[in-house]
Amino acid sequence: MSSDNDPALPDLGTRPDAAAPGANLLALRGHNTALVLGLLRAAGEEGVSRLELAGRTGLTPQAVSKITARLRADGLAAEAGHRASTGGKPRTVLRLVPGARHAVGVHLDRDELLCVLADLTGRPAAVRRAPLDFGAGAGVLLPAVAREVAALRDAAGGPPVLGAGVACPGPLDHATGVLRQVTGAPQWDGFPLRDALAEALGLPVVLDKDTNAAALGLGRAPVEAGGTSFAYLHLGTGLGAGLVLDGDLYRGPHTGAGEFGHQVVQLDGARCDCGRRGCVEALCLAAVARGDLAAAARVLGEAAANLVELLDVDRVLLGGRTVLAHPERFRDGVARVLADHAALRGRTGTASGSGAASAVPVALARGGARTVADGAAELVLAALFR
Amino acid sequence: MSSDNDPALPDLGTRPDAAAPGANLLALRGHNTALVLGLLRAAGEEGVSRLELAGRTGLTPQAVSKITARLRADGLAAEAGHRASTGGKPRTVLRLVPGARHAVGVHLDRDELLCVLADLTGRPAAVRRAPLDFGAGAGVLLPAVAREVAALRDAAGGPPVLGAGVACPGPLDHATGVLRQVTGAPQWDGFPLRDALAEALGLPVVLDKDTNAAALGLGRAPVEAGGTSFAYLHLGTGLGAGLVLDGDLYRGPHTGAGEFGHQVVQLDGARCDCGRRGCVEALCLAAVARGDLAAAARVLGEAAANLVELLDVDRVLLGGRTVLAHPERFRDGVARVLADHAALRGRTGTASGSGAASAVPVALARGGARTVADGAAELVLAALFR
DNA sequence: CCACTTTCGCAACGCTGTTGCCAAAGTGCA
DNA sequence: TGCACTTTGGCAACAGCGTTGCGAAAGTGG
Repeated sequence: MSSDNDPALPDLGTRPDAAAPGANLLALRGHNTALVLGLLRAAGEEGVSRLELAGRTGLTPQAVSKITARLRADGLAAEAGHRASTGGKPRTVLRLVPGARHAVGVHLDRDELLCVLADLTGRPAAVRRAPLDFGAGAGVLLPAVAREVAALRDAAGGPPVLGAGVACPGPLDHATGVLRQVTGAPQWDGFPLRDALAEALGLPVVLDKDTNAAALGLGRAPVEAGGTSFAYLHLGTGLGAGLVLDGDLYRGPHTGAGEFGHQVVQLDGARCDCGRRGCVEALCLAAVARGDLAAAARVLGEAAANLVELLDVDRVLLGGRTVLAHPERFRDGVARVLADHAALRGRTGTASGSGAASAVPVALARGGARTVADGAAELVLAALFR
Repeated sequence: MSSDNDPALPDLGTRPDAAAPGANLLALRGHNTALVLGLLRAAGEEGVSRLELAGRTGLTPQAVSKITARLRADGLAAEAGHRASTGGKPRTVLRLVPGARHAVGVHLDRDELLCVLADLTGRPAAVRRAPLDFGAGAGVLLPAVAREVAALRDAAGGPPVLGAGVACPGPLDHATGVLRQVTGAPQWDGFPLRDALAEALGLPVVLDKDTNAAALGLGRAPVEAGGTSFAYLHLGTGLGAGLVLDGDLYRGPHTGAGEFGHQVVQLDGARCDCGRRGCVEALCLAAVARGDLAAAARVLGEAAANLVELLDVDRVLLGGRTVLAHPERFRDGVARVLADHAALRGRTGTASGSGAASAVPVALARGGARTVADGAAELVLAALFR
């Protein structure tokens, strides 16, 4: 049984990484186990029966029985009652045991440190918030994070912690966990934050951009229907995007994807801090600064329409402090632009050929100010599920 | 041995599709076989040894021996000499047998039908070109394609044909193979072109947008380094893009990705045929029409810069008739804009931390007028490799 | 009470990649 | 020339994966 090794990490087998794309039997088992776990999570409180799992995975019922037996032995899944009979033996309902493991999510914002301890469903079991001067450097930041995370773990106790997901602004390299030239904080350039935090916390750490973490967290439960595509637009002191394409977070080769703020939408427009002219971020924030929310939302909407056209995403989610200050104004303003574009396009026709011209829906990201921290925990949890 | 069944299709096992993501042993074998085939193709004339294959896949040498033995039995691979010894028994070099199978690539352009018969490396073994009025409808098109493909197969004879990849303009649904409202040819709306062609040709058919096919063909041999991301920009009578992200063609949930022409880069700019204002396509083609190639290239470059920022692509490739009329002008003009943007960005720092500000390279798509047809064949071949 | 349906686990099985071992085919030094 | 050594790569046995065949358990319906 897999629990013989390390109780913290269910034995999911060696997952093939980019360097070794060959798949062996352990990778096979890991794939199917993660798949079943993902379906269990997607099922939520309701649960799923073994036969439903078999139907959705394409595996035989017997294979599902073996896999779920392992998961139950590891404490990750449990039986939870029965469905009504359909003429024979009633199906046994299986459910994820949310509290079987925990994951830490850390949101390093420019002026605040927000930490959550999430269960396997991503729901926070505990939250801590502390002021932080991100520009003060590693000497201040590392102990602060270690202190907060320790406090979280003390408070919640119990289940093993899988690791910590850390989300922070600015350019960085997800693969190596090294920061690049963060705007307004040059001393971080080249700092190996992931490894430093891993040592400080004594946990595996995954580092990513705040927008990516948020998008990953918002993209949970797309297991059905073969994955969806959406964009999360984050408007705070800057403007960025997180892209989930075909159900997977798209980071780009150098973790540079989602630099949405400096899309030029006004050739030869007003000069932006970045040196270019007519960037969305500059136009949008200028409109906000002069109190013209309608104009700000319209500019954001036009840029969002470009993104929707280019990437064929299914929906657009909005978040970030500036948006959260006037959530409905932004949502409705962006939605109007997208609706106008869809109308111009005429009957686009969805994949199933419904034929109706339907605009891409716009919604506010759930989680509010905690969107990024929740997503950071998901950086760790995502490795378990598929 | 797998050749017992159908000699045309090497038995690669059931590949898990979106509907049944569970993986069994056949899927495992298929994955590894395709992986090895992909490396063999990437190695080209030079070939690869079994141990090199083992190193790159992460499989054991013994597993590679078993896999390559199957491939040799199917005629897909062959031994081809030896490397110099490094102190022991010299390595045996394995090579793909390009002529073992063929694939048809069909490019349905608005006024022309271009068909290629490609070998396993994607090189065309035969080419046929015929005039075509795409607007004339299925009654004209289907027999024309059938005739050309039959002539191609007669001329080349020999190896089994895996299938036909078909690339055509305008919106369509790759998953179902149905056309949507093609601009200027309303009678095609809703026509199941894939299935109709499959029946007419007696071959499996894969249907996709011309830009997607081109991008897929241009993205061959990214097997090393875990896949790359690039964009193919096609400027003809319209403007479109094909996106290869993380080594895979990105189509979007409804095959709508890559609608690059109607990116708005000039808010409240000149009205475009699509109803919006300030679309790249309108601005760019207007500049071409008045003979101002510099302005056209600059507008295209600005839009390309937006795309590079948003998707972090590694390179940009240009193609299409309008570009091919003045290839260097466009290439250099677009490259200049990207270089300017990169310079403004300062030292972006590549993933390996070289620290130098390096612009994303711009190049002309190879293949010239045949780029799309070659890519169409790749729609079929891609299923064999990984 | 019995026939039937449906769920689900045990045991045997086929196939995968892996391991242990050995022959083949070179190099390099005495 | 001969011997020790290194490296390649196939054969055979093996562990572990999902699959198949079958039977027990647990319901429904007449």
